[in-house]
Formats: sequence, C-alpha cells, structure tokens
Amino acid sequence: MRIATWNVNSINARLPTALTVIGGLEADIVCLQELKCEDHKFPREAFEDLGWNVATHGQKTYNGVAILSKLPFDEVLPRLPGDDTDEQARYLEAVVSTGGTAVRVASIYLPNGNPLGTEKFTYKLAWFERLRLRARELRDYEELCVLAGDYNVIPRDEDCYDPAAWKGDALFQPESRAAYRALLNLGYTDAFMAADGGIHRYTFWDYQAGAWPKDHGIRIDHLALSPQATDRLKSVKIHRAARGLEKPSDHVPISADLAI
DNA sequence: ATGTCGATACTTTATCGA
Repeated sequence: MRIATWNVNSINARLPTALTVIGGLEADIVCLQELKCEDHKFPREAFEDLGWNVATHGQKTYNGVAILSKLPFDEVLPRLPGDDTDEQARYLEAVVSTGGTAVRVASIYLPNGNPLGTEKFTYKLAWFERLRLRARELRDYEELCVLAGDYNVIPRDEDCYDPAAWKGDALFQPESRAAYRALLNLGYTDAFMAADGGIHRYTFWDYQAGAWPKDHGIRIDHLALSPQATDRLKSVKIHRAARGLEKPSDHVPISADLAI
C-alpha cells in the first residue's frame, strides 16, 4: 500500500495539474493540505470519477485538508481534539481496511507559526501539543497508523540549503523541532529518515528568489508511522518532478510504501 | 541585490498568509 501526502496550495487553482500529479503517484491513499476552499467547493466529482473515495475538512480562503482513498472509509473524523474554539481546518483522520488489516491515516496541516514573537507562534506550539496528545492516544490503539502532512518543521540543519537563512523562522526554531521530536519520541518513526535519511532532500521550494532552479528547498512534509506501520515500511519516495510542472504547488508529494 | 502565488473584497489594486 502506498500512502502519499501533498500540500496542493489551493485545489481549485491547479486542478488539472493536481489530477496529473495525484494520478502519477500511483497511491492508494493521498492526504492533501491547503485546499483553500470550503467543502462544497472541493472538486469532489473529478476525483470520484477516477475511483477515489473523498473526505474533506475545508474552510474559506485558508487551510483545509482532505483524504483520498481507493478503499472505502470505515471511519472519518474531522478536527483535532483539545480546543473546541479552534476554527482552523487543519486535521482530518480516516480509517480504511483491507484483508482484515485496518490502517488509520491523518492529514495534517500544522500551523506555519511566523512571525516569531506573535500569537501565531504560540498557536503553532499549542497545536503541536494537541497533536502529540492525539498521537499518544492513537499509539495506544496499537494499529497501523500514519500521521502525514505539512508539519512546517525543518527537522535537521541538513534538511535545508542554508541553515543561517532560516535562523529566525518558525519552521527552524528549537521549540518547533523539539515538538516534532516529542511526537516521534512517543514511538513514531519519520518514514523518510527510516527508509532513506539523505541530506538536502526537499519537499518545498518557495516561489520567490529562484528557490526551485537553485534547489534552495526545505524538507517539511513528513509521514510519522506508528510502530505497527514502521514494521511494514518498505520505501519512501519524494515526487520531486511535480515542482517542475506548469503551475506547480510550492510543495511536492512524498509517499511511503507499506507491506500491506 | 532582486526575484511569487492565491484568495478575498466596500475589487480592478491592496491586503493577508505563506
């Protein structure tokens, strides 16, 4: 089974590109982030016509997450628990099963957190802690579980071109990295690190300043695997070519192959 | 040194978020 995650940066601004990219993934499950539309504006039929089951949790203008699955959904849970006043659509969880094996997948769009010293960074860390608490609950289910998405965290210095350029950025702060490590320390495994671990392997290149032609990217899209999922991990692929297409997202998909 | 993109609205350019 191949599980992919991709920050599409508006599903409606690049639907033809998105259909091409998603088709090329040859995935069974695709987590999407930054839909930038409400649920009724998601192009559901375009995906259903291609055989996808579609679950969305969107909002107007900002954020929004979805899960596409070739297998039917047994369960769909929008919203991250822990703060009923949080109106930002950044979390969607679903369960599918095949051959008696259940797989739980979450599509995650972690807050960016910039600029530092504002409530945006505080919100990022608070949201991260809510995610950790949910991840701890899910770990104790002892299921195959994949927490996939745009974490807005650069885990290592080697996950960016120039660490000095990111020094003052929320994605590179010690607190952000510590929060990501705390999630992994529950027992989750960063699929890329387990299967590859290479340096300067990016999933995002800014639209500005020629970041893509100069390969000045960052690795911020991650798949965190529960122990049961980690035992099944075969390989991880970063779908880098997507960044060179017409009207690309600033992120590319990353996928993990599990022996299921 | 510079360089972008997408959504929105008291819109046709400014603003915000990334």
